[in-house]
Amino acid sequence: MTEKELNLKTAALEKISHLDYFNIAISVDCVIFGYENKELKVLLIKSDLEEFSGLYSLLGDLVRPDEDLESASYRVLADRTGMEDVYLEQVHTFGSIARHPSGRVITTAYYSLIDITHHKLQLNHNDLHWHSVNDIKKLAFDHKLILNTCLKRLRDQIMENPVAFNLLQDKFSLRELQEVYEAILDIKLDRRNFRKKIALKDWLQDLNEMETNLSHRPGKLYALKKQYKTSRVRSMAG
Amino acid sequence: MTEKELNLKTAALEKISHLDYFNIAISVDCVIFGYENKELKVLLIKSDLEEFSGLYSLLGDLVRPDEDLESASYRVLADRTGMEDVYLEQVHTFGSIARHPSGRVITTAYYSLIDITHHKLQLNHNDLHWHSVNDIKKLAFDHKLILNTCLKRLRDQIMENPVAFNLLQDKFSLRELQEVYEAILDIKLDRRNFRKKIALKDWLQDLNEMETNLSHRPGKLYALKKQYKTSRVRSMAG
DNA sequence: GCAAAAGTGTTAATCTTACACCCATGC
DNA sequence: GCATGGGTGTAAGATTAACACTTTTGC
Repeated sequence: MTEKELNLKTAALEKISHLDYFNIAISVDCVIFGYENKELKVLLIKSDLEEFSGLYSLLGDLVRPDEDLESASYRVLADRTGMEDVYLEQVHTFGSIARHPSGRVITTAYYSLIDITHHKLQLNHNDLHWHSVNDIKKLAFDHKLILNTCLKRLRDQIMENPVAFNLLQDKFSLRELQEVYEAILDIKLDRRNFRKKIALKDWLQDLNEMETNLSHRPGKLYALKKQYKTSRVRSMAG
Repeated sequence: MTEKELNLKTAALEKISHLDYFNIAISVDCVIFGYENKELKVLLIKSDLEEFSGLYSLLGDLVRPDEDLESASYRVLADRTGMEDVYLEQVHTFGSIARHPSGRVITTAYYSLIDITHHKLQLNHNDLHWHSVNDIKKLAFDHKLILNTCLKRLRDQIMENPVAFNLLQDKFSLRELQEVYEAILDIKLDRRNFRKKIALKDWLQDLNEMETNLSHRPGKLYALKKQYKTSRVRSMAG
């Protein structure tokens, strides 16, 4: 932009000078994490592009002109999982020129945590599947980079903010919670230290209920305190 | 996107179905921090839109179809400050529908730290000025929100990563460094504890030089170790 | 000698880590 | 009674926070 172009002008006039630039599309890509069999999973779909035939990709879609970024992400999530009230957080925007073979598409990555037992997704159709994060070698586009970036963010978050709970059902034992943390961080944790740390955070409500149907001593059940439950209205304007 | 649209198709075909969506523009906005007179400053320009007449805004520009997001940010920085090798980090992307009066513009915010004494910007022209961060009440667009978001990120970063040094000249005393930290965090720090903490990080090189031209006892001068100096090649593919 | 900031160490409090035993349940 | 995990405390080490005196320089 030259100095000349910086002079005062109306929004309408500016719009005209912008027209050249309206040939970049923007998408959102959602790294949807789930948890099952003591493993952190991510929801992937077979790429629908010939260029990436055989590869999986994250769930994403172009942002519509009349929706903001978060709405687009929630839409992708709702379309794919049938879930509405989910944890969603923006992580990073990826804008390399050649990242999409169809043209210039800049994508904003979000990560989401859902209770894998609650969604109503039609996994059998449309090649939608849960994949163990640790087993993922290659993805379409730059989606492996996006996944790694989101995984790092998730790991950075879980000790500070009560977000990992979104991967579990409403009622859970401390063992189950610890196993979620271990799956996310991909390390073993000390049971006593873990329980102390969680107790200090004061995130949990003791339900005065016990696990059932176990072949060992049942543990107490807890729930995340109401004030920490994810609600769809989140921090920053998109 | 319906299920039908999810069938395998070539990139070329997909491009056609995308055309509807190429009416969103993307911009970058740079929160350029500087430091002077023990205050954290940010570089602002008088808004060139009638809608925001009298208000200041961040420095930004639309992203060109042939440049990635980081290149666009570096371009904005170079155009405005004449500086090339600066610290720049992506923070967040803001995509509310009505955030820009000229149309749908999604913006990715970067923050940058520069040595205010080194840039060669023509402050007198084009209403470009340094403003004390603490004095900023209202900005054009959603730029106050963007500024706050970047300031928070900066505050979260400085104890973990050697970035605050970018605000200072190459040689500095520990007092100057502490004053930078105090300006960023907007709190007073304990001198002994601050020096201990910085010493532990092992970021600094003792230059065996002293301050000069002071009306009190001069302090030793230090420089950031070479391996921590900002180079333009940065982490993630933008 | 006075003003201004440099330089420096100890103690208490907090947090983190490592580690082991008895208990309740299902089989 | 045995296998499995539940539940719990303590001690050592590391980190953080609070705090004061002597030294060097310019004037």
